Parts: sequence; structure tokens; C-alpha cells
Amino acid sequence: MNRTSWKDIREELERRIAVREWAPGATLPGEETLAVEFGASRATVNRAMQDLAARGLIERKRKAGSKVSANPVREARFVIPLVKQEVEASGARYDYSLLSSEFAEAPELVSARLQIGPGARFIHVRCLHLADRAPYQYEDRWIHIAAVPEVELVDFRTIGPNEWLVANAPFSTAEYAFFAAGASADEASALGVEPGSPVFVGERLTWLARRPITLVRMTHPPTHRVITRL
Amino acid sequence: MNRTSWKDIREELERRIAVREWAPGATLPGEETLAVEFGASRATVNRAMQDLAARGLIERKRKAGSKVSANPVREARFVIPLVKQEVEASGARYDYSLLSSEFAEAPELVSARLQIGPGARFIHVRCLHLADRAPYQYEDRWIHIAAVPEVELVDFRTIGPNEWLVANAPFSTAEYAFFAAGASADEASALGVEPGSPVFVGERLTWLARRPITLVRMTHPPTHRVITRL
DNA sequence: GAGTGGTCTAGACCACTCA
DNA sequence: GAGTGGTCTAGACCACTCC
Repeated sequence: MNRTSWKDIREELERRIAVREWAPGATLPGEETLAVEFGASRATVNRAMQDLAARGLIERKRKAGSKVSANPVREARFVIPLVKQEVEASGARYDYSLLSSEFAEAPELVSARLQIGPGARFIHVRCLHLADRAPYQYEDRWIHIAAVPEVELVDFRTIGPNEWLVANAPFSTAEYAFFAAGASADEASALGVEPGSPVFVGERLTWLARRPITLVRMTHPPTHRVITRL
Repeated sequence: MNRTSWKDIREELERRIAVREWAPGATLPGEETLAVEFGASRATVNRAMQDLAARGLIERKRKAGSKVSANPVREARFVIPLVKQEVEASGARYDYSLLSSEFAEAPELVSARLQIGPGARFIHVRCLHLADRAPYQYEDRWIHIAAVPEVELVDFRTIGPNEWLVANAPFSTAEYAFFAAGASADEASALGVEPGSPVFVGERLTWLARRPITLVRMTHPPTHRVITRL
């Protein structure tokens, strides 16, 4: 490319920050100035700087200008694939096994988390995902029937609830939490570990257009690792 | 705002995808077409669609057009602040306590992870971060002296190693892993939990310009949660 | 070859925030 | 009030990829 690309500009700005030509806290030249320097239009410089701002390297304010972040907020990005894809991507064989599926009222702990009044109808699904025949993830899920009525007809022996939901109620918003816990009796027997031994838990709440759909607790054996690069 | 903003367009496109007006796999109208429909310029529509593509809702290809993703790859983004900021952001009082700091050769387990030959000099720092006087994070860190020689003069009684490193070797690359484990004797006594009880561990390897700087293991009590919104 | 997205330009106006 | 970033427009050319 002959003309200066916004990525070139971003790279050069990043370099100057890295070598402390612009130290943390320092104010960068304005967009207009940089545009002249790089022989580009202001829009192009703007694109580059917005990208730096999105990655936390600089902070921008109208009137005040752009500053190099004093404490760069680093962001980790994790890809959250379907379990099946996750397992198969590692080269292992994926298997799925339904443990139970029943209509039930949610216990108060669940309905409270979903901010639903008592008495709402739910499907409670428990299942196990395996990698090369070994337990990989134990899934305990509550699905709010009123939010996705079609779910009542689904046979979860043949398709995992997450897979079905992603395909039929996609693009929802979610809240995700990771933590360590001691294995409950159910989790321990499903994963083949001792009760109380450390397990890695992911908990996810999902809404579609502000209506709560599902609460799921996904438990992994302690060998499980979530890895990312920054 | 009177004119149509790219965020408005994004929202409308997102809505149509959510209500399956455009089902997964379907091809969206071209940018030019949508620009006419929304009464905006193509650049504005482009901005909206690039955002959707970045979030994995659609896939774009030249000539082929934009399609609704069949298997939306969802990405979780976690902010990784300094412990101090993390604690203070929660409204708690932050305290820091150095447990030990000594020059040492790294055990093979550590040097292997950092891909450094034997005999390299390290500083081994162990410290504790507290929130409202309660143990929040136990940090066990190895710092490769050759990568950041100035570190030899730092007094880690007054500043945490992470804080110092972020300020003095910023914008490095890192590999981050989360997992659950049973507390080691050291971890248990530092955090005030029983040995073997579940703890949440974050492990980070950091490089500056491809040279390994540091390996750190950060252990949290089981109450710790990493939370994000998608 | 042709259609679609990727990006750049030049100019403009607006919105926020500091002084 | 004034300076800086945020965004929009209209037009243009390019690059990739499918046919």
C-alpha cells in the first residue's frame, strides 16, 4: 500500500510509547498535528488512536487530549466456544451424556439469581461432556421455559442444552463468572473425583432481550486450565 | 443527534439478527444497500458492521458479502488491573505485606517454563495482598534479573513487584492461565485456609521483547470470583 | 471480470470539557 | 469561549475472492 494505513500509524505510535518517547502520563500531539506529520487525514489518525484507546494504551478526552495511560489496563480475551468444539479442537474425541432432564420449579437460589418470581416453570438438565471418554465438564442447567417455549419439546438426549440454546436463542447477553470450589457430591460423582476436592467452576447467566433464559454451572476437574495470551 | 449514528445502525442490525429476521448463515444486504435504507453513508454502515464482525456476530468476506455467524464465537474480555486497584475499586482498604525476597537460582520447574537454561540468576519474591485486612492474594514470583537488571536495587518492602514491573517494564506480552488447585502448605498458611482446600490460581508468564521476565503464581481464597459480561 | 468489503481523503459539524 | 476528540458525508480507489 502506498498511502499510510491506520495500522502503520498505530504501530508507530505504539513504538513511541514503548520506547518512552512519550512516557506514561504524557500528552500526545493532537490528531490534526499527527495527521500532518504522517501525511494522512485526521480520520485515519483517529482510527489508529481509537484502537490504542480501546486497548488501554492511551486515554482520550475531549479538550484535554490523549495521554499515555499511567497504568495500562490490560485486557485478557478468552474465546468461549461450545464444549464440543473446545474438546475436538484439542484433538480429543467428544462424547455427551445426559444425566437427567426434568420439569421443575427452580429453587429459590436459582430464581433469585435470575430475578424471577417464584412459581416459574423450568427445565432442569444435568449432563456430562467427555473428552476421550474422560469427564471434561459437568453441566447443571436451569432453563426458563417462558423465555424460550420451544425448549419444552427438545430431547436433550441427542443434543446438549448449550448447543441447542446457542442455535435457537443466539446473540444473547450473558454474565460469566469463574471460580474455584470444592466438589459437591453430584459434581464429584459425575467427574470421578473426591467430594470436596478442588474443581474449576464457570457460572453463566444468559438473557435474551433482557429476559432471563438460563443459569448454568459448568464444573471441570482440577486439571482444567483456561489459557490466554495478552 | 439528528443524523443516524453508527451505533443506532449496529443496534438495529443486531435486533434483526436476534429476532432471526436474518437467520444464522443468511447473507446480509450489502453496505451500499443498507446505507440507502438507513439514509446514512456507506462509511457509517461500515463502522457498524465492522463492530458486529469484531464481536463475532457476523462474518465478512469481500465479494461474498456479510453473513450471520452460524456458530458465533463468543469472546469474554477480562480486565486485568493491578491488585491494588482491583481491591480499592471494590471499596476495600488495600494492604501489602512482603513475606520474603531473596536472590536464588530458579528451580528447574520455573526455568523450564521460562525456557531459560540452568544457572540464571533470579529474585524470588513472596508477598501477600490484603483487602480490608483479609488475605486477598498470595503472590509467588520469580524475576529474571538479566531481563530487567534494575530490579536488583528495588526494595520490595515498599512496592509490590507487580506494581514495579508494570511501571518499569510495561507493554510486554504475557501468557495467562486460570485454574483451580488445592492449597499448598505455603499458600494455605498465607491465606489462612486449610492445606488442600480449593484455591483459585492465576499464573502469568511475561516477556519483554521476547525475553522472559517473570513467572508469577497468584493464589486467591475460594471466595474469589472473576466476573465478566458478554 | 465483477461484486463486495477495506480503507483513505477532505471537509464539516457536533459534543464534551477545561479554563 | 475555545480546543480537542467523536462522528458523519460523499466520493474514490484498492484488494480480495468468487464465478
